[in-house]
Amino acid sequence: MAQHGLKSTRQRSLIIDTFFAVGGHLSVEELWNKVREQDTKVSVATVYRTMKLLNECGLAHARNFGDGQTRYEAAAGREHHDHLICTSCGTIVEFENDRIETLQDAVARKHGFTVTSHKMELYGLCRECQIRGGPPTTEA
Amino acid sequence: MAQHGLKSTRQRSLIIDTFFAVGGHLSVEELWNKVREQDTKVSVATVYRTMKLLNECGLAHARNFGDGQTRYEAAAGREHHDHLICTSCGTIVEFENDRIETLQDAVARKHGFTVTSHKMELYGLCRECQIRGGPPTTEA
DNA sequence: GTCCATGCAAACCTTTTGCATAGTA
DNA sequence: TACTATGCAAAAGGTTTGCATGGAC
Repeated sequence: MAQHGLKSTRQRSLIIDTFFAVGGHLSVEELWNKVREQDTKVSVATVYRTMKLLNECGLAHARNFGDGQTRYEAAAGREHHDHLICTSCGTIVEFENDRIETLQDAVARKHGFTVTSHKMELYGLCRECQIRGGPPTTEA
Repeated sequence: MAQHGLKSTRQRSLIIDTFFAVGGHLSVEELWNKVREQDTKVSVATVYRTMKLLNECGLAHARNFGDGQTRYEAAAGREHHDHLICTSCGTIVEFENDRIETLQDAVARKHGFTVTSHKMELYGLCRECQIRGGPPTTEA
């Protein structure tokens, strides 16, 4: 896991390892909290800086699900995919669909665009929230 | 254009009229600048508050194209649509495609989701930027 | 030893909010 | 009059940055 050309420091390694170990779609604050379980002294600035680097070298993707903070997800060796987001409990499900991608390209071409990337998010209720009629209760 | 049940004030009318007159995908600051051409004294806070109201009563939609600020677009009587965004010159083209929407619903269903809304943005180069190899020059 | 990364705190930017004042119905 | 909207300026929330110090090679 050292194929990224970043200079290695204790904090960076910790941040990067934690990021890939935890997985999912982490906000900087969430990641920072995880990191501090191992080393209380790491500053948020370093987490921001490290994730920005990881994003720039393509190992992480920055996402914006509209809650006002940037979330990062691991990118290495993964297919492109999009997201289903439950507006009740926050669950995020990844999916990919080639037919949609094909149609997107066609639409773009029709408008004279060459698409380099895209973002598609479907918001709604996940199965559980439809059944229980709301987000999971914290008690019980 | 007074069918929205908002109390009418000089500032609100000006903001709302300007918003619909200018059209497009306006950031609060852009809208504020336009508004101040008519009335220098209007505060940003009022623009923020008005646009939030317009959004809540469904007359405007808040969008987030990743440049760190919320943009609003007129919603009244318009079909749902998605966006093509030129990463070079910032041009935004709207489009709609029923086949994609249908596939989105199918994907969601497969994952047990009921979709209430979605967001799809295609990023790339518009025809002009492909031709000229970059954003329009400011001179000439 | 050189140069880059880190920590800290201040700065930034967009958006929100408290409060006294002004305006609307 | 009663109640809401406005302006201002301060506060908030997320993110970035300047600078002196510490660590990697």
